[in-house]
Amino acid sequence: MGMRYWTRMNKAKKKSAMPSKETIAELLTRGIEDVIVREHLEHALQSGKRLRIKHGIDPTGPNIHIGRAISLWKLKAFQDLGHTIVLIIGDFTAQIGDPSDKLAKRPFITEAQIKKNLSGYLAQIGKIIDLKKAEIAYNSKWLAKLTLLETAKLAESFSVQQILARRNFRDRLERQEDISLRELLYPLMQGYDSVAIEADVEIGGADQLFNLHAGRAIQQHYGKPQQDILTTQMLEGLDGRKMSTSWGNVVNITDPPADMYGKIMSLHDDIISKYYLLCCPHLSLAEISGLIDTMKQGNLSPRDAKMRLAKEMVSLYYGTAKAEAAEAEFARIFQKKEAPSEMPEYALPKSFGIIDLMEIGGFAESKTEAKRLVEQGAVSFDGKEVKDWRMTISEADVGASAILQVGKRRFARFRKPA
RNA sequence: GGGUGCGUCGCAUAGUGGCAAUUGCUCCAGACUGUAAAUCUGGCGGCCGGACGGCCUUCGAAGGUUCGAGUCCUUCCGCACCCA
Repeated sequence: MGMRYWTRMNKAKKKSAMPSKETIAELLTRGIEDVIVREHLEHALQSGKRLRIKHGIDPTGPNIHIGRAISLWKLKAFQDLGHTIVLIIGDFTAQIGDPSDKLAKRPFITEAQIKKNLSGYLAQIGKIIDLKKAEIAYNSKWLAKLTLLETAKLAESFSVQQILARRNFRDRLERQEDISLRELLYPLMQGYDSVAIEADVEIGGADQLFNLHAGRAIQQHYGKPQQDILTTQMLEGLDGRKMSTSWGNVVNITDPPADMYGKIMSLHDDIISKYYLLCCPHLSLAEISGLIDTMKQGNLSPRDAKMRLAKEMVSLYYGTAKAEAAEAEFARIFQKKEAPSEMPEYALPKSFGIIDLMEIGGFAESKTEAKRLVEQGAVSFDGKEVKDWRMTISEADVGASAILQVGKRRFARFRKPA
């Protein structure tokens, strides 16, 4: 059976550091939605026992965004206290598809797709968690081996009523939408992971509550001690709506510094404090509440609060130097409206139309679109606005190089061949 | 297996036999500003290198009826719901 893979090597006698009451309090409240069972977990933390903290990640997309990072930072906090992080890479469950965040049925993801997503995953997670100290497990290791009989035994842990009590299943039922059996099995599989790795605690997003509960139920079903559950608060996207790739309001932790900085600057004012709390684990609560108070009193403008936030977040993932560079670049382009320091470069043709340049620079997908942009006054070349898209220019008209700008933020430099 | 309904430009929607085709969101641009926010305005199939305009390609696929078809008919594919 799958559990055998998890020897107790790491479950040694080593004790974790004895945390203060304040540390525990912050651990269990900051960015946290729910703690189950609170007293049990508090006890465990105070006992000095080294806990096995489970966290599952399904590689359903190529990137980890700052919403998912909240759980990772929480794991890091546990890791810093000496507990063992057990990361479960859901290469198996990803194929089944977590129905948690979906209102509609979820399609199968192919193995190839998962492999592709997986390739950069650990590197991303490693930005937050010390992977050398963590256990990493792929749940196909035990889930792929379950026979139909074993699966049936596993399924015995839940009644149909219990599974269907879940909110999004019930909603879909009421709307007479399709729910496949496979989707109902998902929580069981994820729960079985907890049995396989003998989790003491599981951390996940608030949307995972049902799945995490399933872990408890299934551990009990298999006669194991039940894990405690910690759910982290959900983070809204930049525009205040649910964070979703298709809305384009997501900040990925792999976004280049300048992008990350800029995206955060577009954050809605009313969720600034939430972002500080959830995305800046390195700032103390006192510091954050100080900042927010100052802002509320009108002594710190929301823009400046965001600039600080953006800088903090970029330096969290890329270091201070990169963060400062991103800030300088942002000020340069958007506040001083200058050209960025770096931009793609192309060779300048001998004689050309402005439309041609836009095509070379990839600023328009068709000539019609390029013309449209010119007509809208979005294009400037060599510092001058282009008024007529028929404009042609020859080499002699420009110096060594000239900058083509389209819109506020797209630039390219055209350089004469030497 | 029987029945009903549906497939429209990223997503979601409208569509009477005469439309490059409605509206919302996303998106792009402009103005404004404290930002790439909010708000307002404009745009959002392609080609003809101005404009008026012309031409081409689109409404699941293939045929057909018609001067003309997203709109009618046939077949096929896909999806959903109901009954079994």
